[in-house]
Parts: sequence; C-alpha cells; structure tokens
Amino acid sequence: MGRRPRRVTSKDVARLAGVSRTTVSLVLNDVPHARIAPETRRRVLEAARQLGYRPNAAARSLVRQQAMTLGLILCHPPAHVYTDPFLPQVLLGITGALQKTEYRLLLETVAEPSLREDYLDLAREKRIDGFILSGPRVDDVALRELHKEGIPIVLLGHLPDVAIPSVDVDNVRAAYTAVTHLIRLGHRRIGMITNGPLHYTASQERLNGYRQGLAKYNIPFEPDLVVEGHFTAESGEEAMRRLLTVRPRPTAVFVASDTVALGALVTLRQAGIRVPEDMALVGFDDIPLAAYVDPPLTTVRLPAYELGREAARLLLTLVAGESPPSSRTVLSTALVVRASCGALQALHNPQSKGGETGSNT
Amino acid sequence: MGRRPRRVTSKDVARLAGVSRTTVSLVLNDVPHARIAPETRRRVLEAARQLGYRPNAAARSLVRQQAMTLGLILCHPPAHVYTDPFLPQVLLGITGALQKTEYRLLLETVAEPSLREDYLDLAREKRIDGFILSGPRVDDVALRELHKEGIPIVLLGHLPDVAIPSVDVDNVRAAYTAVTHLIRLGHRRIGMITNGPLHYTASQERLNGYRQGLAKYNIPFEPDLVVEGHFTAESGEEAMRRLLTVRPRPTAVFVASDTVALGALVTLRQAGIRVPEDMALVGFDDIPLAAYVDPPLTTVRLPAYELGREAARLLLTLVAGESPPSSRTVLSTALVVRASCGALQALHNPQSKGGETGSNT
DNA sequence: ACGTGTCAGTAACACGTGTTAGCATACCCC
DNA sequence: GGGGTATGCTAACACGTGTTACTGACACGT
Repeated sequence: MGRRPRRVTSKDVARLAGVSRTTVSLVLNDVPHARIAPETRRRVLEAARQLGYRPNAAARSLVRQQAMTLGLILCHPPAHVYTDPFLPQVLLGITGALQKTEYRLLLETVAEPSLREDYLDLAREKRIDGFILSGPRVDDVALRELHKEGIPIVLLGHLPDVAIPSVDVDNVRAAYTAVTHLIRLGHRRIGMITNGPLHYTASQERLNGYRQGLAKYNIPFEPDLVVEGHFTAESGEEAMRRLLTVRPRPTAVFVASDTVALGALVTLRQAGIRVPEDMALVGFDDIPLAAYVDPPLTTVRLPAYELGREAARLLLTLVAGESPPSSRTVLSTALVVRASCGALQALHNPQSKGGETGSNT
Repeated sequence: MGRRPRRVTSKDVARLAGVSRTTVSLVLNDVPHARIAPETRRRVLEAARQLGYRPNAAARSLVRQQAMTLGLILCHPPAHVYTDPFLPQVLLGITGALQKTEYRLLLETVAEPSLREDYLDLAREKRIDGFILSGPRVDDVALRELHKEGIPIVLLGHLPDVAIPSVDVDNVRAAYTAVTHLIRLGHRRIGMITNGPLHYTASQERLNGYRQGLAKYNIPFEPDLVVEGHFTAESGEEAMRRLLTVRPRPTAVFVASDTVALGALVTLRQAGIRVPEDMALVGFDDIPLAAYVDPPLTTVRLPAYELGREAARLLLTLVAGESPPSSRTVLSTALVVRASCGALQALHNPQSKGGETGSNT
C-alpha cells in the first residue's frame, strides 16, 4: 500500500517547465489559435511526460460541462439478464463504437420498476451525458420528461408515440417470416410460445407477426395455441407442456426466443416427440449455441452486435449536438434455416448448420 | 429539443430558501455536527424538492476526491466475450452488490493487449476509484505498478506472486473432482479439451487438475489426449475431431468449458458416437443451458453471480480504506451430475437435471 | 516619436460543490 | 453585569481544470 503520493496537477507541470499553468493547458489540449513557441511546447510536453501527468477527470468535467460518459440502462428483470446470451454481444457492439472516442460506458441495471428513477439522477447529476435504454417500458413517464429536458437518449427497442430516437429490428416482420416459413412447409396448425410477457413491446410485436402470418394464409387464429414464456428455458419447458395438451395438437411451434425454445425441446424429448418429424420448431434470436443443439435450431437472427454498435453511434451524434440522420433505425433480421423446422429433410446434409435465407430490409 | 434550461445549482436552492449555500449543503448531506433549526431544514428540503435540485457529480467528485465510480475491466479476446454466457451473471452479481451504495459501474473492455494501458488512465484520471480486473495476464506489468500506487484493485481470477486481492474458484480442485468422477465410473482412458490457450491461468490450472486426477489413480498422462480449445463451440468441434483420431480412442473426455463441450457434442453426434454410452463427457461452468441440451451436461458449477458479488464487496471495502478480510477469496464449486457422464445410467430417471454432489471448500 | 500589429505568454475568472473557521445572538449561572 | 457556552448560520477557501481578456515586448511604417 504505502503512503499515497500527492496527485500531480497541471501546476506541477507548469513549475517544472517554467511556464504558467495556462500555457500547460494550451499545449496539452492543442488549442488551435494559441501561439506557443516550439521550444516552450517541447518543454511542457517533456515535463508532463516526466511527471506522468494525467488531467483530473472531475475537474475537466466540471469546467467543460461534459462527463464524457454514456450510460447503458438495462431495464430487464434479473431472470432475463441472467440468462441473456445476447447481452455480451450488445456490450461488445457498444464498446466497439466507443473505442476510438473519449467516451466511457457506465452500466446501470434497473431490476425493480419502482426503482426506475435511479437513472434519472444519473443524467441530472451530469454523471452521464446521455444514455442507451434497453427494454423501455410503455408506462415510463419519467423517460419522456427527461427527453423533453433535452438529454440525449437512444432506445434499444422502441416506444410508440414517442419521438425518442431508437434502434431496433422489425419484430413483426421477423416473426411473420418465421411463421410463413412454417406454413410454406405445409403446416396449418402452428402454436406459439412468446419470449416474455406481452407488456414488453418486443413480445407483443412478435405475437402480431405470428398473427399476420396466419392471416396472410387465411389460417384462423386460436388463442389456445399461444402460451406465454418468461425468457428462461424453464418457462419454455412448462409452456410446451401446456401446448401439448391442446387438441388437435399443433404440428409446428414458433418460439419467440431460442433460450425458451431449448426448454421446449426438452419437453418434446421427454414426451418422445421427434423434431422436426413429429413437430417442427422455429426459434428467435440466433443465440451462439443455437447451431449446436440437437437438432440445430432454425431461428431468426438478431444482429445483436450491430444493434449495440448503431445505438452507440446514434448516441454519439446526439451528444455531439447534431441531429440524428434518422430517428428510427431498423436493422434487418434473417431467417437461419437449420434442421429443427424440417426444411432440410429433403436435402443431402440434414446436419447443416448454415444456410441463411429471406432477409428483411 | 427546445432551449436547454439553465442547470439548477445549490445557489438557486439557497436563494429560494432564503439561506446561505453552506446551509443547503449541510442540510442535504445530513452533516452530523451541524446544528440546523428544524424550520430551516424544512425550508431547504422544500426548496430543493421544488426546484428538482441534484448536486453536480463532477463538482462533488472534485472536492471529495472520489469519483464514486468503480471499474470493471474485461481483458478477454472479443471471441470469448462474445459467446460468454457467464458475463451477464457476473454483471448481475456486481451491480447487485453496488445497488445500495452510491457507487456506479464503469465498463471497459480491453480487446488488444497492446491497448491495455487505457485502463491505467481511467484510474490516474480519477475517473474510477478502483476496479475489478477480469482475466488478468501474467505479463501485465502496468497492473503491478498501479497496485503499488495504492489504487484499489480486485482480480477476478488471480495472478501468482502478486499480493493483489482476488476472488476466484479453485480451478485445480474443481477439475480434479470432475476427472476423478470419471475415473470412479470406470474410465481409464480420459481425454481433455481445454477451455482456452494455456497462457490463461484458468486454462492452465484446469489442465493441472486433470493431471492430478490421473496421477492420483496412477494413470499415465498422455499429451496426445489433451487438445486446446479456444472458448467457442466451434473450437470444440475441431478439438473433438482431433481427439477421435487418437488410438486407442478415449472412453471419456473432460471439456473445461460447457460452450466448448457443446461443439464437441456435435462432432460426436455426427460421428454416430453415443453419449454417454460410447463416450462419457463432463463439462465446466454450468452455463444456464447446460441442463437443456441432449444429453444434459454433467459439469462443474461455477458460482458466477457470487464471484461478481464477492469481487464487488471486496472492492468496496478497499475503497473505503479498510484492509480486506482476506486477500484471496476462493469460492466453492460443485460437480453437477447429469446424464452426459453416464453416472445416472443405473438410476431410474436418466433425464434428471438436478443432483449435485461433491462440493469444494 | 507614435500608432499599428503580431507574438508569446499570463492573471484572473468560472465551473459547483464540501468544509473550516468564525460571527452574531441568546441564554444561563453566579 | 460579566464571563462562559450553546445555537444557528455564513464568509471564505479549496478542489483542478479550461478559457477569456489582457500585458509586455518587439518590429515596422510614416
């Protein structure tokens, strides 16, 4: 441990270089219109290097009125975050976009909706200059308020009736593609397990896509064929058990989350129902392990990395004071056809792990 | 957007309450030895509430010499982070421990080892008061320097020959337990696929545990039976292919990562080798989906959430200026017996997902 | 000699807060 | 009435930086 050596400030650098503190600041910040003699500049840089000087972030933030920090607010229940194989990719996308900037990332998880006001303070205290909000809730009034105050915000996902810039995928269309894929394979009786409760906009939208797919082919919607999942594999097990009691039994199921789908697979395995022969399955997310389960999961690829990256880029333009190129960014998804839907049955290699088709714009 | 309203400062609160700025500060911080009349206190609180006052974080950090921010530095290659189903749990553990404190979490990923110096600046600029370093590297000299400067550091994982507090599991013992479990089931010829390159301490230690397990039962170590994985399922596929060329073929394999094990499973499936009948498998990590693959994976449970929580708690005591209760915290692991090792063959329910045994201390 | 202008650098202020030392006032006790 | 003390509050400084307005010094043209 040892006694902590006194922090070295710009005053120390100034003294060592034999100039004023102002000059040190001018040199180190490369102020454009400042006229500094080359020799003086050299002396200052040398002194700073020698002392290992680092400008104090708090002091700088104070005078610049900028924290140089962006927030990532996760508004998901712990059970969701806990098993989210998706979060690392989003994080990587965000930090990648921030890599070359001076901005850093502050992570905040909001478990209880009642504690939601916490992240307001982060912005009001100027600890962060703006934030990405993952999993926005419709009933979040404070969010709109904050947006009105002019604080840069980007939604990962989106909210209706709000002009807050957002980055998202077209969940409706993606689900539609998945379901029509099953229909074109000949299925008429198709069940659905949602990824989460329906007050999550993403869950609701995927359900809508499912309904639109059925409607397109004039297949009547049956409420009994839709069961709610809750983000976990365990909930998928349970949901599939429920679905298996419906008569006549569906011949295919669209599960709006790969994680949940894995639970559903276990139930089917235990019941001795073969996939895809007896029951076709399509998932959603394309988690890293989707290709590595048995059977490999046909699923909708969500561009997780890109979602994070685009959200960060958008936020960067906002904090720079520019207006965003577009207020609502929609990234494309792609149906990844593997074995679980039965489409590869006729082909040579039923174990194929690749084979993309049908991308949205 | 609208014109940004001028920030409300403590001066505004003071004016509205008809007191001095000092009084405002005293009231809002509940300074113990300050004597404030109840009526005055009420007026101040009311004024603050009415104006929606939030003390500026930068100013507060500056005067207090505390950023009230802790760092989480991830020193893993992107390929690892990307597929790490483990990170969300660690994050949840950390944020959980920080929930009731005033501290926030700054996340930094260090992709290239050459860019490693970035996180030094975070500390030197006082943007963070201390940090948790995940995936410390032996060749990290800057780290030791920083520790000497008295900056609070906690390692997730550990380094030999350094007195930096760490939180970790006993990888050697955990691997030992996994391997001896296989031996007791009758296997003599046991292969291993590592989780990552051997310059990662965790990978090296798990290999050591494997060797100790063999040694304990007088089984000679054969270098050909050890293949390196690289964190991904894909690398597991490849590694298992290599392992299958060894003659005589091993009857069991210890894979030091569940993710890698899933890749290995695919190779076995394609080769028509049944698990566990023809080949027993034991994994490592107990990722959330380990219980949901076919066959359910026998594996070593890593207490991810607890690792994060303990690291955060330890760091909190350090930044509080107290000396840590113990410099090296070792959390216990547990062997989770499922179907892939063949131990449940004799029992009634081969699909069981539970059944823990053999915990380390 | 005198304005004009450029060059190189600095004094002084601002950012918004926490904290210390001190100042009135009132109260109490002998 | 005078010394001591508790009460309630404030002026002033410190934290470390960025930035604006200003100052000498020197050169130059008339």
